[in-house]
Amino acid sequence: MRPDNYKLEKPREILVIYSLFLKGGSTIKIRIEDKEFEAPGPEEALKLLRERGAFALKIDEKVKGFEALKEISPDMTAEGLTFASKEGKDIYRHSAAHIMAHAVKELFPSARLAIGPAIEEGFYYDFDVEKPFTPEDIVRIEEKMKELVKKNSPFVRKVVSKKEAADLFSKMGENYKVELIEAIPDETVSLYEEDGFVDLCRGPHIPGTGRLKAFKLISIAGAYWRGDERNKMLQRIYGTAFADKEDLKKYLEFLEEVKKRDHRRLGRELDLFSIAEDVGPGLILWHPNGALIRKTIEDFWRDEHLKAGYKLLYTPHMAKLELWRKSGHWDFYRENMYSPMEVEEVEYEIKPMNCPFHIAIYKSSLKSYRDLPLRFAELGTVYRFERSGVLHGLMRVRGFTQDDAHIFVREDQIGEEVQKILDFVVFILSTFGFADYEIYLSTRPEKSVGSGENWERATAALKMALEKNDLDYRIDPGEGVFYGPKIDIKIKDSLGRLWQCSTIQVDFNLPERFDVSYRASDSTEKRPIMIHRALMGSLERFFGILIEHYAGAFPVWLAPVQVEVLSIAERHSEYAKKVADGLRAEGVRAETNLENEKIGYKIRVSTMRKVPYLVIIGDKEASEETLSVRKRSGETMGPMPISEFLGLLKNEISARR
RNA sequence: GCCCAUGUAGCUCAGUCGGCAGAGCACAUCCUUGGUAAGGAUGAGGUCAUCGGUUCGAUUCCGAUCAUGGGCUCCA
Repeated sequence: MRPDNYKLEKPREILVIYSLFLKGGSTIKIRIEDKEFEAPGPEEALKLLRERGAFALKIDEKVKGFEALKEISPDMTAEGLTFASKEGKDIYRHSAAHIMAHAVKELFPSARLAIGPAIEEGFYYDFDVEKPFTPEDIVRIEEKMKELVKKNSPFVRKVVSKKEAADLFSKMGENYKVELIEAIPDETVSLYEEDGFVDLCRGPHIPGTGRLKAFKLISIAGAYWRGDERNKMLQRIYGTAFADKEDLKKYLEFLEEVKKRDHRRLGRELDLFSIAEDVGPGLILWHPNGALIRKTIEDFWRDEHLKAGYKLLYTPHMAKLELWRKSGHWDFYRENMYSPMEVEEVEYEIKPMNCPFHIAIYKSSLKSYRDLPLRFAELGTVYRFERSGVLHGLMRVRGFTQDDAHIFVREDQIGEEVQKILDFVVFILSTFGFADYEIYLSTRPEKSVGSGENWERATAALKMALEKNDLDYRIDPGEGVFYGPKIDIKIKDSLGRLWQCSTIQVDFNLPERFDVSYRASDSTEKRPIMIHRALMGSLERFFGILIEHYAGAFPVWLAPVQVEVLSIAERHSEYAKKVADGLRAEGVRAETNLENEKIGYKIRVSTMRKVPYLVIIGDKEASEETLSVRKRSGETMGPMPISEFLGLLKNEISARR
């Protein structure tokens, strides 16, 4: 229990402290959101910081609270942190987490505190409580937080010895805090107190609780202490905080939009796919509409691969377990593989990867250096065991189709080949409207195979390829796969969310394990290097991303129904059918709705199915042999001859719009 | 796998403090032949996720199982 009487030393009048430390006459230089200011004294500096919405400082690349104003000497510039900066956001939200913890302690005195950091979109705090929180509790906690904010109590920092802190927290029964303190390498730790609530914290914090202008508690979830499933499950409350109510509102609207676009919901509404309990979790059933979109994507993918010099393959869904032993997957990957099955006393395994099959095809005949680079590509369906709790619609499944390719190259060809792949990736992804990328180059991890020299050369080749293609990238040190360095590409969808789909991996390992070789120009036998690469990653997942990216409104080239012909009355059925047949004969995916319903109703139904073009057929059109077009956006296009509409459609389809 | 929540018609959801189960949409039939986002009537549709327990009686209470959802890698 928290001792009620424990309080840190009360703040003396803040300004008095500052003026003690600042000699009269010197000015304080402050930068706030790229603007430079000079204040004649600390009072003015503080006033300026407040006015400009700053609530913390950055001095010498270190974030600090306002109390650090006293450390400033005239030759230094302090940066006033506002919500606009990443550091500012983190401080602000971290303070919100503390205020939440305070509220929880008030309402649930026996709750023990774990950690409460700021995260990308908000903050959370983990609590050890006897009973999990209910949604009603969350409302109460939020109300209590509002009270605490209203009090506007100052956050006061105090530095104490580890021992003192440990004693304090063990007296309070805060065993998690004691554990945290023990793990801190420094001699001293800092505590923050506001309105009688003390927490261990590196800080800094906003000056007072009143600075928290807009926040909302979002959800409750279980989370293991220190993220380790062997530890106790704690209760986590997620929340978010913004500089003002307007931004919070926008964020909550964004969450609504995300919900509206949820591919599981749209998948059902548009009849694209389903997951059936009696078939099995994580296994996708593609309905006709979804299958048609997939077919269109696959056709595009195959055509472009052939143009880019790839050879297409098909390989089986299972193979002898021995193959996976040889490839190393059985050793490295077993927990994600299904149990083997016995066939005529030989163990077989359903495939988690396509690579060994491609190697088998490579090895089916002798290869010359003239054959390289040899590009094998396959839409290969693989099965991987995913723990039940992590399955999620199309995004995380147990059976999926990789747009996989394995390219066998000579070492000196890596750079050029990777450049080509990068070009290809950008081409394919931009076709789906993904124009922004984040690219990561992952280098050698601790546990890895291959010589240091190989790694260096391959990493340098990847780097060179990125630079030659003029792509910005970041280095992810030590995040490569054990068998080679890789490039990962994340795409940004129409809501600005990042998804990793493409990956390009250099592999020194498999060619070695399978003794893959080619005959070099000097007639010696050499080992090629393999490049694994996927553009869309998993077709299932990519499809899920596309659904959310387009909000279900697929562009014409992908839309399962491109045109729906709607008749006004039954006497127009004949002509409507003729129009639809004519469009279909030209390869357009056209359907009719000749139902005995009013046109307004038919338009509504088709609009909700997100059909890109509606063709309206009535007396006028039937007599003049024309058609009226209504776009998905609601825009109408006056009567035009079929040929004109067809031309317009075909243009759009061939431009993949 | 773990924590919590949820599971009622094809979909979205109401409901029963334990006594034969409801709405809207979708579907079928009929009326209406209607010009740019919902015309009207009638009807069909459910082992209330599954299995077990308590009870005279369970969709409802209890337990287990399965599935779905939010999280479990953001480190004071």
